[in-house]
Amino acid sequence: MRIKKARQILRSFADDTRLRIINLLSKQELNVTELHKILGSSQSNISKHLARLRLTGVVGDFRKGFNVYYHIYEPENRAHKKLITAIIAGLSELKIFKKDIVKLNVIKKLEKARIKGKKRKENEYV
Amino acid sequence: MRIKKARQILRSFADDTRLRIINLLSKQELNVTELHKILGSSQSNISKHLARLRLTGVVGDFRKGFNVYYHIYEPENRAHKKLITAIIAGLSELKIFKKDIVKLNVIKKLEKARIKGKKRKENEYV
DNA sequence: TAACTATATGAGTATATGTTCATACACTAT
DNA sequence: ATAGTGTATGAACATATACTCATATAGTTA
Repeated sequence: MRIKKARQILRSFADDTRLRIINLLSKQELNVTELHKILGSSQSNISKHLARLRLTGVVGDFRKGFNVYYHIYEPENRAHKKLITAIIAGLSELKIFKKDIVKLNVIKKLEKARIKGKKRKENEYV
Repeated sequence: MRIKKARQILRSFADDTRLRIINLLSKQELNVTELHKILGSSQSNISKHLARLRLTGVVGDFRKGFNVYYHIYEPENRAHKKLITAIIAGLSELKIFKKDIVKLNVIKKLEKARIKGKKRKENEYV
């Protein structure tokens, strides 16, 4: 591995917002709006952090309907993967992470409720 | 662990010069001049990077005669130690690291030769 | 004490970074 | 096609960073 790549990866992790994004994505894939709601920061800001993580190869993305979903990317390069995995493993027990996971669950529940409501509404027309 | 501390530790690693310092110190303790000679950067710059690593708790230092020696510090906090150890483990196979180790050995040999020469010179007065 | 060696630090500069605001772009649904 | 939803990006700003040069400080040796 080149030192430049190692530095880029480490820099990717060296920010509160990105650390929290990485933690959340290590649990499950999420779209920009969900991350925006959980983290409280502006949509613009979240999007830029995601772009940076994507360019570094830490996360990948794909579109699903309206939304762009992000997930932790598995690098082909063995050394890159090793470094990323090692850092994530070393980051356990961050207190704020637990709070974010709680928020994540709240958001997901609200989404489910919203979808159910929509379906009921749609059914009214049947 | 607090996210601030995690960020500080990760930032400490997110720089080429500091990465190389950490790699060298993970092999053996070294003083400022030795690091300065191996890495080629200015003494002032090396000293500042070491100060930063010291403040973050990644390295420790002690004086021995003329010199201040630095070494990888073992943090008391288990989570801190886990993170630092994980990153160092993940950083294996960095190409430039091997070159630095070669330089390290050269410097150490030159030091030994210099000391021998000094002793011989001193003996001439006997 | 004075000269010397090793290390640390302040000033100054160029560059990078994180953030917000506004707006452009991509896609969907009516 | 047009309105609406979700995402990305450019401009602007404040702050942080890495570096060099010069100088101060700490400790050693003659």
